[in-house]
Amino acid sequence: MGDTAEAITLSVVTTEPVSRQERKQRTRQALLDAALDLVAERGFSGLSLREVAKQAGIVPTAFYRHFASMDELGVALVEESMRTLRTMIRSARTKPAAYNDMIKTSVRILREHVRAHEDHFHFLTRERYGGTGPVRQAIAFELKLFVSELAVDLARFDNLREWSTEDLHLLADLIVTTMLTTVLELLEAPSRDDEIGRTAERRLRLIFLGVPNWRSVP
Amino acid sequence: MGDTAEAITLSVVTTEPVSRQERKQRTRQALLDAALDLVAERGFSGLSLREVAKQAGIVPTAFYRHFASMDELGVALVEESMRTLRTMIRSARTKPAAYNDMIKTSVRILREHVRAHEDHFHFLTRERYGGTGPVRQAIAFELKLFVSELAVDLARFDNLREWSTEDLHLLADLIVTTMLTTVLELLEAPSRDDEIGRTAERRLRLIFLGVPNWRSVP
DNA sequence: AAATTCAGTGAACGCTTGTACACTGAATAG
DNA sequence: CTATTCAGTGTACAAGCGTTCACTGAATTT
Repeated sequence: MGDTAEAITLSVVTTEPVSRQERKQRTRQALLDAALDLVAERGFSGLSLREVAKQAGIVPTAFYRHFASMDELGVALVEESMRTLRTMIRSARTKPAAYNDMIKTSVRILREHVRAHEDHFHFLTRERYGGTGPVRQAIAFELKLFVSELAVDLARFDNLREWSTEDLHLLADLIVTTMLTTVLELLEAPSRDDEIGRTAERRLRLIFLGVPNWRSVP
Repeated sequence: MGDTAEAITLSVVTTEPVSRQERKQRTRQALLDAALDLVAERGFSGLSLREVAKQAGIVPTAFYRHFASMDELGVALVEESMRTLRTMIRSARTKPAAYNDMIKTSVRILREHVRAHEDHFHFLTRERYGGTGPVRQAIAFELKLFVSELAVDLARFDNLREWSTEDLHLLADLIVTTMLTTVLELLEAPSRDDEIGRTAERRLRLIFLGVPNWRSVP
């Protein structure tokens, strides 16, 4: 297996007339998609400019019309993936959920979004620590922002109204870490979604059990 | 920078007479050390057999006298690193600590061991998700064992004496994940050990706060 | 003392890699 | 209608890769 389906990314040919910049952006997206495809099996650092170009259906040198280096493409991939993550959190935010039901709802939304965008989540969780240089930094940066956003969200809950920013951040961090662990489990076990989801609920439940008794100490 | 110090790993020359197998094992260790050195900056998958051999002070082809492939070396590296991790947990176990003081003690031990074996922890945390194939699987396997061991340890605590195996596993998993997150933070921030340590303590404290109220639900 | 083992050597191989360069030809601008 | 722009092409090159093979020479066995 390996050299059967190539350049499939662009092969959904649209015969309509398109402007030049539109076509360019389409190729750019093909490059991103190609990289996302390949990254799943071999890690971002283990993939070459040439094969990404080939998979996208262009010649290696044309790659440079879109990115100065693979690292630059990687950062673009981080941004794209983080957009997916934010979409998810927005989805969770708009659902008006009771306090206890909230955990169940959140985990369900997580499961749905992970399944709908496996490659994005795969990329993020895999390269979060494994990646090198710019990609890893970009993820760290974005994830830090993300935790801060979640902390603000948490502040709205009755039980947490009086918590300090620092404590909220701690809680948000713990939640995000737990969520990302769950994401990894979901991606690794193809079919045990239910069980993993229940474990995730229990983990979060344990964390939130401590909340009423929390007393911030210097 | 980069090509100044090469083959340093073997350069601590011991002029004593040594048996052949002893010398072989010494070279093997040089290969492991070399890989561990290089893996810090570029990730294991971005590491070539040739440069590892060069760093170890041998010719590329001699590599095969010790490992059949880089993957095999990687698995050996996992075993070596896990040995360090187990040493740490044994260290934590033998310290007879009060329930609340236990968190402080554990975090202190964690900090000490991480600093003393930065490269092992770096390797483990980085390749846990980022790695490819055999290395990642080996880490996953060993870490699963490790969690189970911790669960057994936890069972000895008064507050947890009546917990089911499943619940203990959940708690152990949460602790390990939190610990590994802390390890990553320690490795990334060169000098903020104290602050990171305190955050780690708070995280664990929040988790354990939930323990008394935990009620296992199907 | 002679024979054997085997960790380490060094040249050679066929490939893939990133990148430089001069190019083509359709979409755009004048 | 002509001139310009520029995404994508094709060739070329030096460097690095994993692996092969026949080899050396000191430690070990006989």
